[in-house]
Amino acid sequence: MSRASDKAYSEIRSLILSGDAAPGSPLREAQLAELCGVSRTPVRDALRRLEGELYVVRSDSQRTFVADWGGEDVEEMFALRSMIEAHAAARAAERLTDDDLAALAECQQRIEAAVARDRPDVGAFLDANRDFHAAIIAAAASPRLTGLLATLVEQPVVRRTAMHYGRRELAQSAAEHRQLMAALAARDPAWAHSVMSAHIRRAFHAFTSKQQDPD
Amino acid sequence: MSRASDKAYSEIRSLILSGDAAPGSPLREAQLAELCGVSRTPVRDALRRLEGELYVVRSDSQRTFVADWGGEDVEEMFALRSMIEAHAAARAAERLTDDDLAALAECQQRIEAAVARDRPDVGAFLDANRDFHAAIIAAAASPRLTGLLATLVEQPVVRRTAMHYGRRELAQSAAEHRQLMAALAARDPAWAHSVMSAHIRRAFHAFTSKQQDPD
DNA sequence: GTCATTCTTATTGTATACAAATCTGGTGCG
DNA sequence: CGCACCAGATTTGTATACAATAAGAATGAC
Repeated sequence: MSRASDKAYSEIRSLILSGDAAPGSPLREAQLAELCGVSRTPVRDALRRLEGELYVVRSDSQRTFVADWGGEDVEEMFALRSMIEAHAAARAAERLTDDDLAALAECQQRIEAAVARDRPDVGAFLDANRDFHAAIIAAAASPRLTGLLATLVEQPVVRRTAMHYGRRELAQSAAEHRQLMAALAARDPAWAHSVMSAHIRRAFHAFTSKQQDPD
Repeated sequence: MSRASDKAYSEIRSLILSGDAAPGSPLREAQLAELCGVSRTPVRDALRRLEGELYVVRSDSQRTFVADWGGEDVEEMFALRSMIEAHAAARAAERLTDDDLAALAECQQRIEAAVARDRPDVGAFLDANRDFHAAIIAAAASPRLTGLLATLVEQPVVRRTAMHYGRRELAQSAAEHRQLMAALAARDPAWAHSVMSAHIRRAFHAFTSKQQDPD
C-alpha cells in the first residue's frame, strides 16, 4: 500500500463504495490524480484494476464511469456466485486439511464476536466474512484460480451495501456459516454444496428485498 | 487496433499463444516495448489486460511471467467453464430471440464449412466456435456480465492448443453444436444445459488425453 | 567452504510533457 | 425549426526521463 498505484486504487475504491462517486458518474483521471496526490500514471493503473473487479466500466471511447448495477446484473451475479461458491465448498469439503479447518474456525469466531456485541460491528463482520469465503476458495481451487474466483466473489455489490445492515440477517448469516463448518468438518461435499448454495441465495433475496444484508 | 496499446496487446498475446514465449518465462517491459515498436507505457497497459485474461501472472514483486497452466489448473478451469456455460445455455434457451438463433445458425454454418473441407481449416473453426459460444453468452447474460464471462470462457488454454487438432474431434464438436442448436430452437433450458455441459466435459477429456481438441 | 552482506545492475514505478482523440457548444445551411 | 458541421476545450493516449526497488554477483567474515 505504500506504492502510489495502491494508494490510488484504495482511495478510488473507497470513493465508489462510500457512494461519494455515484453509479454512472464519470471518473476523470486528472481529477482523481489530484485527489489522491499522485500523477495520472498510477491512477490509470488503478482504474484498470478496478475495471477488472467490476467497480468501474469503460465506455466505447475509453472513458471511465462508476459501474451501475441494474437489477438484472445483480441477479445474474448472485446466480454466478451461488454456482461457483457452492462448487468451491464441495471441493473444499473433499480436500481441506485440519489446518484449513482451524483457519475457518478462527474466521467464524470473529464473525460470531462481531454479531454478538450489543451494537454489531459490521465492519469486522464483513472482513471476517470475506476471509471466511476466501479461505474456502483457497482450500478448493488451485492457487492460480484463487485470485480470479476471489475477485468474482467479492463484488462491489456486496460491499456497496456494507453500511446498511440488520441484526437478524447478520445472525442468520452466522448460523449458516456454522452449518457450513459442520458440513466441511464432516467432509461431506454434497452437504457443503447445498448449504453454500442456500447461503448465497438467501443473501440474494435479502439484498433485493431490503438492500441490507451484505452476505 | 490502431492504438499502440492494442498493438502491444495483440503482439504479446500472439507471442504467448504461438509458444515463442514459453510458460514461466519472464516478460520484460523494455524488451516487449522494443519488439512492438512502442514505448513501455502501452506495454504496461497490455500486460495488465493480459493479466486479467490469465495469459500472464505477476510475481510478488510485480514481475510478469507467461502463465503456466498445470494439470490441476486446467481441470478446475474446465469445471468452471462447464458450470458457467451450461448455465448460460439454459438461460439462453429461455430468452433468445429469433435473431439470436439466426446468428447462431450462421456461426454453425461457418463451423460446418471449416470442418467439411478436405483439410479442415482449424483457424476458421476456432473463430467460428468462439463466436458461437460468445453469442450464447450474449443471449443469456446481461450486457454487463457478457464481457466478464467471455473472458473466462476464452482462456489461453483453449487457444494455446489451436495448432494441434484432429478431424474426428472437430467433427464431434460440430455435431454437439448441432444438438445445442436443436435444444435452443426448442427453447428447452434443461436440454441445452445438459448438452453444453457434456460438450465441455468431452472437450476436457479430449484435451487431457491428447492435448488436441480446441473446444 | 559456506553463509551473510554489500554493491552493482537490471527492472519496474512515477511524474511530466506533448499528441491524439473525443465531447460540447455554437453556427450556418437547408 | 432541425440537422449537419465545424471550432474550442476537455480528456485520454503515448513517449521519455528519472526515481525506487528488487534481483544477482562479488566480496568478506567466520
